[in-house]
Amino acid sequence: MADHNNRYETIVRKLRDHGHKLTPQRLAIVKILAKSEGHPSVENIYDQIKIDFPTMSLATVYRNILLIKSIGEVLELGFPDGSNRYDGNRPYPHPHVICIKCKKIVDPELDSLDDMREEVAAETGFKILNHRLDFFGICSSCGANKG
Amino acid sequence: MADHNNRYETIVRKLRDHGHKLTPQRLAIVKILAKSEGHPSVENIYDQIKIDFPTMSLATVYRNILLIKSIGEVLELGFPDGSNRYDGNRPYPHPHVICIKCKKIVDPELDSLDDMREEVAAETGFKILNHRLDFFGICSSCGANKG
DNA sequence: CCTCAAATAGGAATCATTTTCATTTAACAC
DNA sequence: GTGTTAAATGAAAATGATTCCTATTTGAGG
Repeated sequence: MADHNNRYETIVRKLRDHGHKLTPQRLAIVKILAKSEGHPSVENIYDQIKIDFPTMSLATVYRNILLIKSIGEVLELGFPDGSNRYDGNRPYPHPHVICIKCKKIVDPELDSLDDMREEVAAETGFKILNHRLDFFGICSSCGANKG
Repeated sequence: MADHNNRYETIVRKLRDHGHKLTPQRLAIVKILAKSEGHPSVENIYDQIKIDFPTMSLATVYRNILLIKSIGEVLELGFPDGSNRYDGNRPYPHPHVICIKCKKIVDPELDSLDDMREEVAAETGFKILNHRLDFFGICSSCGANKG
């Protein structure tokens, strides 16, 4: 997708504008976040970068993700079991569909959420700032290979 | 609410039916889960029970919550930051509204989720088994006392 | 090329949760 | 009531993802 180059440039520009150095390790992380179709985990990112930077530290991956989160350019999908997945293409809240077998994460198209947000705000008196919607299930390929 | 006694009885019966012992510590945990209006954390539960059982171990709280989860009688709301909250009154998936200041958790009334579930299933080919919907914001009392 | 604040690597620290294991106890039979 | 036994408990150690620490390295501007 051509959008991925745009995402890469957008994130790099924003990092520069905020006065952050563009280290090779940092750019490699941005590249993975921007280009990945899937929703990589920290370990995924770490393993991919280790190919080119064998001395890369896990701490560097964590620090950079934190930084990129702080400038609003990556969406963190943290799960209670400790697994974290990242979306550098759509860094704003949106629904996800997660296969509990193969851990694949898909972005469905849904737009009725905005109405729901207003409904909730009106009913509870909260000022809603954010949300998170995940559906869990079995994807079609995992459903096909049942034992 | 009268429902709380029913919840307590339901959970205790289910524990017995599954062949689990009814220890005083276990029953105390069930009572808190069944009676709490809020959504207590493990620490909340631990602190409450310590009043009556000073030797109570945190591990026992964790073990029993795990057990009660396994028989489907408590809903665990785990958060990526490691905080966990429990709902023993409605142990099935339902939306939550969470105040990011005081950490209060409220159950809004929403019913358009079922449609969404079917829409997602049709679009992605997933067999949807479960979901999680959280809205994050500022509750009315926290919004009123702003600095 | 110099300078220096920022970034990195690697290992130690953290902290919620789980596991281990010796001791206690609920449940059941008699 | 007493005995038996598997399950449950308490306390401490283990776990594991993430963060912190510190000495060393490096990007970027002059």
